[in-house]
Amino acid sequence: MKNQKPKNRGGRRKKTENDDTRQDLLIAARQEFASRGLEGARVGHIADLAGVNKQLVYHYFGNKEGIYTAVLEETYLKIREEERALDLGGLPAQDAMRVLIEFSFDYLEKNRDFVSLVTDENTHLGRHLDNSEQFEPINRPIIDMIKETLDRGNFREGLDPCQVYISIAGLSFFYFANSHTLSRIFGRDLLDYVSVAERRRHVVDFAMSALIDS
Amino acid sequence: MKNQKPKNRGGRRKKTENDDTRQDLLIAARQEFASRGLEGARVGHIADLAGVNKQLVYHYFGNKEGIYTAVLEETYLKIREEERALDLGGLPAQDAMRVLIEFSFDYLEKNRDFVSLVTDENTHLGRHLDNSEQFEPINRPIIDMIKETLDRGNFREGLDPCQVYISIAGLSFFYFANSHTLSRIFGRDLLDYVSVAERRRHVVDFAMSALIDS
Amino acid sequence: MKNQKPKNRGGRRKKTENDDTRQDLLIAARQEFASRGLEGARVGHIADLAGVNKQLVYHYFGNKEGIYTAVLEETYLKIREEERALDLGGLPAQDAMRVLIEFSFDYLEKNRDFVSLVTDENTHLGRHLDNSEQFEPINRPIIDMIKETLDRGNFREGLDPCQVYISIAGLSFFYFANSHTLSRIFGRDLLDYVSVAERRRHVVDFAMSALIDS
Amino acid sequence: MKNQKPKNRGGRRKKTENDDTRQDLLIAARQEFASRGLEGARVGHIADLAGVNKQLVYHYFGNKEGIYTAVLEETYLKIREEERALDLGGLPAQDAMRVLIEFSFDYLEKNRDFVSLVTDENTHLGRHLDNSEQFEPINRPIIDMIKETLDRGNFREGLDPCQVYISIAGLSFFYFANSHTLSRIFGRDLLDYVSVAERRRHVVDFAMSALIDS
DNA sequence: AATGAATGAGGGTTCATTCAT
DNA sequence: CATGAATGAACCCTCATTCAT
Repeated sequence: MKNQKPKNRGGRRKKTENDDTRQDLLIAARQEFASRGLEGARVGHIADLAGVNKQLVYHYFGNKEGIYTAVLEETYLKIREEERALDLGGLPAQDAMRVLIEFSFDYLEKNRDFVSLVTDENTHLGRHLDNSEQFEPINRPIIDMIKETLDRGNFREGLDPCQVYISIAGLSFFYFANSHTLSRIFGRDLLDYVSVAERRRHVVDFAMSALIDS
Repeated sequence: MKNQKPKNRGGRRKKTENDDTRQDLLIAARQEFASRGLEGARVGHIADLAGVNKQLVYHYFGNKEGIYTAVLEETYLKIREEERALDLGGLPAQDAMRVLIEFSFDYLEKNRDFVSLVTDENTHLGRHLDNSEQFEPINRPIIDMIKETLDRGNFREGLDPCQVYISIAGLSFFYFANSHTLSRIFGRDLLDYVSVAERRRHVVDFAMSALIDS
Repeated sequence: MKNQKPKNRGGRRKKTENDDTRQDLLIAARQEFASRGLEGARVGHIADLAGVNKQLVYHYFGNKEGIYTAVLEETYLKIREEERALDLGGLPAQDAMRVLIEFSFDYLEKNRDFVSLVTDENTHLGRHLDNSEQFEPINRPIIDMIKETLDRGNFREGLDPCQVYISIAGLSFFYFANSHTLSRIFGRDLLDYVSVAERRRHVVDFAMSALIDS
Repeated sequence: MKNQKPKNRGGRRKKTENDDTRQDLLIAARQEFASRGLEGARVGHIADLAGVNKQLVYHYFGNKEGIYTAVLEETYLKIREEERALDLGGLPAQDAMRVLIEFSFDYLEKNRDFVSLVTDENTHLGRHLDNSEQFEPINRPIIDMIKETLDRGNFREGLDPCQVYISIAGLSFFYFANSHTLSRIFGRDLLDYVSVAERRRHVVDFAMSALIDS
């Protein structure tokens, strides 16, 4: 039940041990918060998962909400980085749009944590993000990317980049976020390989059809 | 200290009084679970909100998960009823589709509780719905309605009714479920009157464009 | 370590059990707070001493400070009652004064708890008494008693009853409150029988000499 | 997050720097212990107040009780020094007595810390003083001073210097130690300028009247 | 001499739940 | 039907203290 594995994995230099511990906690916390939510999560579990003493959570993050917020910030940072790496500018507009839609789907599929964490934060009214200053600028690029792509391609008139962003995200996000109730409704597991592939195809077609001027 | 209003409103006959209490608890529970989630909700709060003794929750529903499940079932029952009342069969296919999309949006806007409860149940892996036998049949009609409408109208080829249902729902659901983080991303309140109206317009256009064969 | 004696001592009627528990907790709390102070005291100890479950402290008193305040109020109530029973009016003025001085000394000697509790509350800046409305009126009578006695007797000119009260109380209170450091200073135990008797004699003489007009 | 100012003020030689740190800790500790008591005090606060690392408390004083004891010893040392400087021998006996009484009052008024610390140590049964060998001799002189003064003046018969010491101290000490509860009893702030002056006058009169043979 | 990291013990409090009436 | 009392299990967090540089 208790943890305390002896630390100092891989014989790194001492100086890094601290960062290691912090990082380990962050990783463990993401997992715990993603699967249990803010109240469901247990500080003790996080420590156990990270293989360190429980009190280190308080040492490094102050309290439960502190580490929760840290996880959240890191989460958004990560997706932003990946989006930036997409380099849509180098593609024809419609291809770029398709890549973006596919990315939105694939990222969520591979990072279920992201879905859970964002969902949970919303049940808390975005309270923790509100306290994070670095948040807003993080998300600018993606909007700009959509806007540029829309501008230079043959898309339907009057499309608002923000709405487009929400729609693209929503088509995929909703599927993963609500996969359990949806699976119940349809009487089959929407997370199996075939279903996911099928959904991906539909999302791309659906969104592209909605966007492209015909 | 707590409240406990004396009940017995209007001197109804005994039998109804019980139902009243049960119903009051259910209403209180919906509110509590919707705003706090299963973990965050407090049995004591529910009783207080309903103006009755905490023990009655156990009397009527066995335990916390019991009343949670009851709220969930009731929730799906309610939306199903409203959907049935839509009578899409009497409308031209494309109009019917538009009405359905609008309904999906409007219902969620007016019933934020629904969004919260469904989201929360998904974070619990749909566990409580799994224990409810009456659930699956409840949701059949809506799929059938979509299928019929798609069949008799001039829509894009090869559209799967299930996927269409998910996409229509997702476009609206995601918006409301994630309004807080989205508001943060865009730096403005997505729940104000103007933003909601704007989103509604976009959703209808977006979905119709995606579905209609052109 | 744990407690849980089966309650229902002496086969009293059920209705009283509640008051019993509350009272038991209060008695236990007085002892614990008197010997350890507010922070030193342990809620668990109080429950153990009272032979009941720890959570009942929260049931009846809300939290640790709640039961602390309750103990304090009860403490002042008790000394006031005893003072009222003194009936100084029926004695010649100087006798009355002597009785009062003796009472001040004797009460503290027999109720060391009182000394400890009052001392502790002062280290907390009287914070808990401030939240108690019933406190001030409680203490009026004793001042009036002193004033009346001074007025009708042959005492020194210009004596302020408040100051006299403080002086009388201080001569005894300081002795008991600081008995440990004083014992160290004088190299002998000031709480043994002989020392206490000696102090009592001195206090009476000292105060009477200070008050009586000669 | 914490403070830790870099120390090394004015580039003093190493040896003194240490003493500085020790002294800073002692000052900080007096403040902390005086206002919060042994239990209430936090080792971390002391370090923060002193602007040094928490570990240094352990370095210099071993543990919390160690620094507590050190503060206590220093406290008694200080008052002894001031008392010695009084030079009562050079005054007529009654003047000397008056000066002593005034000093007792004034010292406590200016050194509330003293009152708090002594009070707190008494709630701990004088345990820490017991471990200090240098304590008893420290307090001899003051008793001798009283004895000499009583012997050579026209005071009441049979006065025990120890009792007189306690009474003089008590008249002032009780006032400051219990100022909060007393203020509540009388419904006014006993620590304001006027009240303190009034008390001082009363104490001197009261004690002198009690002591002088008439 | 001085520091940040790490630990173990435990404390107050909350809460779902059961008991007894 | 309805209630207040009582319980046990945890949980978050704090703190004195030690470790390892």
